[in-house]
Order: sequence, then C-alpha cells, then structure tokens
Amino acid sequence: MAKSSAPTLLQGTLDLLILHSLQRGAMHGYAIAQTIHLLSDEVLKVEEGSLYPALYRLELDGAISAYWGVSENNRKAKYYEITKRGRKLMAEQQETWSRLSDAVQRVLAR
Amino acid sequence: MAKSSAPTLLQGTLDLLILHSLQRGAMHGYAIAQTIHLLSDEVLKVEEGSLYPALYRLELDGAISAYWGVSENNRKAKYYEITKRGRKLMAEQQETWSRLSDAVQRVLAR
DNA sequence: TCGAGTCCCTTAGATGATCTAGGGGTAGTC
DNA sequence: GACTACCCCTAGATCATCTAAGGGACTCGA
Repeated sequence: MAKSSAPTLLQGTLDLLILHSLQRGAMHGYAIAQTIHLLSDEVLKVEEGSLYPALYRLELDGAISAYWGVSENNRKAKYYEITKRGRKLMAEQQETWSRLSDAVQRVLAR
Repeated sequence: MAKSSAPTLLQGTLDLLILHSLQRGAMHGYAIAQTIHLLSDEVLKVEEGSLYPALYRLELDGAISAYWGVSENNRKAKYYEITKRGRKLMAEQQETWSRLSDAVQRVLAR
C-alpha cells in the first residue's frame, strides 16, 4: 500500500501545464515535455505515456490544434497550437488550481 | 469530455489533509470532513464516499488507529488518532506537496 | 559504414484515487 | 410522529496518469 516512488506530477495539472506551455507559440509534444521539465527546475517530469494521450484529448476537445512539421533537429514532428477555446479552458483551470492549492495551503498552515 | 463541475479537492491531497487534521488530536470521520471544509474557508469539500475509504486505507497502512466512542452530540462515532508512522507519512507527503505545487507555480509564473 | 544514441510519436493495459449513489441507524426537536 | 442533523459504510464507475512496449528517422563518432 505504501507508495514508495515519488510522484513526478500532481494529478490534474497536466492539461494546465500543457496549455500554459503552448501560450508562447506552437510546439511539438517532445518539446512541451522538456519545457515543463526545465521550467519546473527539473522537478516535474511528464511521461510520454501521459503526454501524448493528453494531447490527443485536448485536440479532441478543441483546446489545441495540430499540424505536421519539421523540428529544429530536422525530424518529423507534430506541432500543437492553442486555440481560443484552449485559452479559455486554460484560464479556468488556472483559476481552479489557484483556488484549490491556496485552500490546501490554508488548511496546512493552521 | 469537457468536465464542467468544479472539483472539490485536489487529487492526491486527501490523505495529507486527513493526517494534518488529526495532528490536533483524535477526531471522528464526520468531524474531519467538517474541519477540512471549514479550515479551507469552505473551498475544499470531502465527500463521504472518499473520506471513509481513505480512513480505512490509512488505518490498514498503520498511519492512524481507531476506536469507537461517543461524539459531542451523543452519537456513536469512530475516532481516529494519528500514529507515529502516520506523522512520518504526513511529513513526507507535506514535503512532496510543497515541492510539486511550488514547481507548478514556477512553471505557471514563467 | 555501421552502430549507438537521441529525437519523436503511438498505444494497450494496469493502477489507483476519488466520486456517485445507494444503504442504514440514532438522537433531538417541532 | 415526522423531520433533520449526525454518523458510518460500500459497490461500482470514472478518469487521469503510468508502465511498458514498439517503431521510424536522423546524426555523429568509430
């Protein structure tokens, strides 16, 4: 029962992190994972088996759109852009995240 | 796909919140849920269907121990106490929570 | 030129926390 | 006598994430 391995992500934050990354412009999946890893000072790690299904979900939902291109390393890569709907979704999720994480902080502080 | 209803809890924080609540002394389940609700300024809401299985898990794991008693309202109630093992677990989970939520904050701030 | 390493994508299946939605019993109050 | 608040329990579903696999293509050093 005791889960020994440290989690690499907080449940429920992946979509938000992805959408936030895409705000700076189109990126391919692999780069999104790297960006999150780096911007979090290597604390957060997005597994590929989590990332790609999440991208698929977000695309289905209309939050992002995809097109095939070529990466800086000259490899075929699927680029994602955030849509208007995606920006709205991101704002909502960021608001929710703030509300809840602040609430947890409050409880733990008392 | 679009989940419309606002979540009432951050996934992965329930055990931590419960253990933290029990630090002040023994409490019965119903009161734990109320405490979390109140201390979070009514933002966090613990459903009974989440709470009791979590208490059962924690007891199985040896993080808390239980005994039957009578509540302030003169009702039969199951009281829980945090164990030494539970305090250790709580410290670890609090550390993990801080690390990860800070990391999310960092990413979102950039 | 060949092998290793990195880059990039995909997917099936397992896992596990939480919620939904039911159940039931008891005490106090109108 | 009914109603409300208090208190506990559990089966089943849901859903995000991870594990673990597989594959193709480019680059660079030996």
